[in-house]
Amino acid sequence: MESQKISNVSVDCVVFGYNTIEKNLNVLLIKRYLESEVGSEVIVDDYVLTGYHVNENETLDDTATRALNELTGLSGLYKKQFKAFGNPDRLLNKKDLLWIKNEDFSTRTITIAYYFLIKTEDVNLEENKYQAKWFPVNDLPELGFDHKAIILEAYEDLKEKCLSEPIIFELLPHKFTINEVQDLYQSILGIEIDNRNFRRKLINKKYIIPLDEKQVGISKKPAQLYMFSKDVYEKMFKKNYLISI
Amino acid sequence: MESQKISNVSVDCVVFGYNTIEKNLNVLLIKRYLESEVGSEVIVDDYVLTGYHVNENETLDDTATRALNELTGLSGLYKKQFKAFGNPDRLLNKKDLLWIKNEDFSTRTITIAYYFLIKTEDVNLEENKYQAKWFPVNDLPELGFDHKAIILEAYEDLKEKCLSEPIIFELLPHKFTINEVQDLYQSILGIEIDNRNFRRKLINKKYIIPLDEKQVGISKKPAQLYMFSKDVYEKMFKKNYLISI
DNA sequence: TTTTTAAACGTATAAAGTACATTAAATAAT
DNA sequence: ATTATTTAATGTACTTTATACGTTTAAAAA
Repeated sequence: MESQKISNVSVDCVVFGYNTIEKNLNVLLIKRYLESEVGSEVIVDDYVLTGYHVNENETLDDTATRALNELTGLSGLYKKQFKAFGNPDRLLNKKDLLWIKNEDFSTRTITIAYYFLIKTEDVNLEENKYQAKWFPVNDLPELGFDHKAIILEAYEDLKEKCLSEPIIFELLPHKFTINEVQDLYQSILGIEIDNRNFRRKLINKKYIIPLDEKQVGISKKPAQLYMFSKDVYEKMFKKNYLISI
Repeated sequence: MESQKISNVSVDCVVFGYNTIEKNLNVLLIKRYLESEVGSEVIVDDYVLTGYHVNENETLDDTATRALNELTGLSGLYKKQFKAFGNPDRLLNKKDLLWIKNEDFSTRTITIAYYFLIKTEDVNLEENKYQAKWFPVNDLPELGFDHKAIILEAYEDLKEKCLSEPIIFELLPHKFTINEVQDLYQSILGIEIDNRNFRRKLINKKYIIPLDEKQVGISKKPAQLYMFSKDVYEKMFKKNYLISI
């Protein structure tokens, strides 16, 4: 049983992926390509976020989960609904109008935007049917619709969020080194952090658990591996009401 | 020229109002009342948030602004879009279905929720055409649709937000005392704050400006009045990247 | 002038943040 | 086997911010 889609409400997904090797934060985008029927002129050649129109019988969260699963095959990932975009002109660029002609949805579509956090190594893009590709968040390609603005707002929200909640670990492998966490914070926030202070701060957290393991296959001094215990984190979590204005 | 409304996308507004006299945080709600045509049985008798369906040519922000202006006559207030609600069953309670029968909008409406911050003293509710009324956020009446959940999420967001941004002053008169600010924080957060520490903290902020004025018409020692300078605040604002996980 | 009420204030201690340079451990190269 | 290279790991002094806590002061009312 195929569910009817709501033609003017969609969900768009900003998929953030961190590459531990290259130490950079990326966004997963899909290819948009269109040639004119005569003359084979290239009309549209850019990238967009993945997204779907919401089905009649579906929650917004479900639509987001479905979109991500279609794109990556993954599920159970961290996701956050961060903003709705609904300007009347958000799909009215010339290029977008040409693109939409081939699709069946309203030019007055309101989209609910989510972001997801994953490790680039967890998704296999070979033979991806959408020609999905990772792009560094600080070096995005040409984007369709208002998707550039959506990505930038997602990124701002992520920067905020990672300062107050331990979502950073969603972007790292299960076992990580302290320096990897530091590199990740530095990538996301675009700042330099003092290693000694950062290290001490992290190691003192009870939910950062040292393992009986070190890095392997590394040609320098291998670093100690740690894991994040969500369990411990949640047990010891106490809301603090520190006013910092 | 009347603009066409989008029948399945609305904006709902959680209007927070602080009453400096009673020292409590309130939500502005409008009356919903319906009798059966025969027998005059009361079918619906509760409260809901104010909201409108989005017009074809209108941004979401504009819809919110319009809704608030219709309700209170005010404009230029602090507002924040905080979440979209779109569960398929969000308008399907028995009562709500009866209500909707009289209106022309879809039972599968996605709503973009905003909250506003105002001072209760700034809005005159006498002869309000929607029979709008203030209710303490901790003592809400029976609510229609999913509006209880919307209010609670707005409140959570407000609690967060007031810890990191100086939005608290949107809820206070232009001239205020330090104790009024403290009372407001205590109301919103539901905590007790040490007056001496709080006072020192606030007075040391450059953007909390002491006036050459004291309270008048008070039968006890009148307190020093202060104002908040958004200008100074923004000039001295420097993002801090303190990681508190 | 005394009483009542709320405003205003200061100090000592603890916790957290910041700045900064050297040693230790591992592999690779000779 | 020794040395060189590279990255991981560590400690201390100082500054800033948070926390705990009781008394004095100013004004109007009685």
